[in-house]
Amino acid sequence: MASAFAEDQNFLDLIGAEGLAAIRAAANRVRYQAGSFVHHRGDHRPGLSIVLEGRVQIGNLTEDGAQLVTLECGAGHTFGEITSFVPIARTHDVIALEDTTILQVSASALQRLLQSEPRIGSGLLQVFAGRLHLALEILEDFRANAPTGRLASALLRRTRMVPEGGCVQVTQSALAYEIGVSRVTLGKLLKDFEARGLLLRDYGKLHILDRHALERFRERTG
Amino acid sequence: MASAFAEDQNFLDLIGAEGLAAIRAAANRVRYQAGSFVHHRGDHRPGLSIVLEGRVQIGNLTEDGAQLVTLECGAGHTFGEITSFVPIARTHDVIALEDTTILQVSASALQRLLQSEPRIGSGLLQVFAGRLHLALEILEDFRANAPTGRLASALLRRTRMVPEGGCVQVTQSALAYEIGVSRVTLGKLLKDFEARGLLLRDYGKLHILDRHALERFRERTG
DNA sequence: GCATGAATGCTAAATATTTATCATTCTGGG
DNA sequence: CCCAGAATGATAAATATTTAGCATTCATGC
Repeated sequence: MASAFAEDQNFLDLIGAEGLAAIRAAANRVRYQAGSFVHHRGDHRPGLSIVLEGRVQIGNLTEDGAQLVTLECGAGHTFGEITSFVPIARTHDVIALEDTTILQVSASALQRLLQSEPRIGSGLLQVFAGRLHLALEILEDFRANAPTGRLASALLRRTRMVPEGGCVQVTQSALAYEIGVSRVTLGKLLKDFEARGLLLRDYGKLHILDRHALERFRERTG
Repeated sequence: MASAFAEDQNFLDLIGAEGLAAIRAAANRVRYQAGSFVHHRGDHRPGLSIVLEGRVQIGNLTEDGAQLVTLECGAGHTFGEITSFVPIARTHDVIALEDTTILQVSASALQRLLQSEPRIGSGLLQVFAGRLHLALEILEDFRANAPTGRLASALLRRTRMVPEGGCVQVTQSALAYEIGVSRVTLGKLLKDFEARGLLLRDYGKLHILDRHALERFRERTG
């Protein structure tokens, strides 16, 4: 359910029942078992995918086999939109994390849908706008902030998405990749944050204790 | 004219004469003198802006007065789209670099236009898709590449946009900010690239000599 | 309930990067 | 044509980060 794109609008909520009905009529409904590939990097079959049930992971493998996860998408969210509008191959592998049901809309079917059902274009514009805004925010972090500030930003983004009591589920390796540092550096930063009472380290997760203080670290690199 | 967004679709080309006519009818045409502000960071007047003539710079000032330019937009390009779809304040200052004419479309006017003239929504989707693709590509650079690789990427992006004979107009300060390193580090990287025959350093610009070799640096961090 | 792979915590040496300066070169405006 | 501001080239010292290990803890499947 957790999506790395915080202000990500939930596409299915945006288009309403009518929109969904129109899409169902034009899309293929496909089931994927946990662990199977939905897309492979380099594929040339443009189209929009919508998660109906389950969860997928969008990312790539390094040549030494490590997973670099860019994003996770849960029910109602979309992925692959970009390939429907820009002539490029798939840039990421997409893997089902659970048994997952997906609506696959080909680029050509999407073009027809955009004309017949205006809510779909409108919903996609909102999805794009939210994602672009988030991507630019993160880019700004990389350009202007030191690792400390980037970590604070990343933690705040993740707590924003998972409002439940400040527990962020993420491994240190994944978080290190997210902010562009090594695991060792991330470990030092987390230790320092813990010493300041901002969070508690735990196995496979972090307990955020003081969001307000994190905000301060984000602004001016600490 | 140079846009930091390479595969940026030119919005006016995408919507055609009819689309432009519809927008003109719903928009305010405003002239800005070179150096004047089109938007201020923090403004709350959502809307889409389209450059008809001239050029604007999108960026922010640091507290010590340095310009951090994120993007430049020339004729036919849009900016501020995001604020029309996500309820946020302006995140950047926008300054006219030359005498510039801009069509300002308020968020509400844009909503009406999207319903009456389908080409506009379609064009915006393409603009969003292109920008999101580019933003994600750059983000990937920051996460997975060392400064050397990021520099190669940035140079290739810039040569892609300005195909004229491999001369990239950019100051070292701006390029350093773009790839997230200090000017000193950028200087060292450029010196090294020059020693390898990839480029020539010049005042306010770089002459790219070997794009193919740059490609290799981009892939696996050199 | 145990074995095993995953995740974490830590360290030291090797690299890389930033900060702070300063001199020099270049360009455009007056 | 000259001057002032901008841009570049360079250096050393101070920091930060990565790489490469290794030991320990945790969680899950069998």
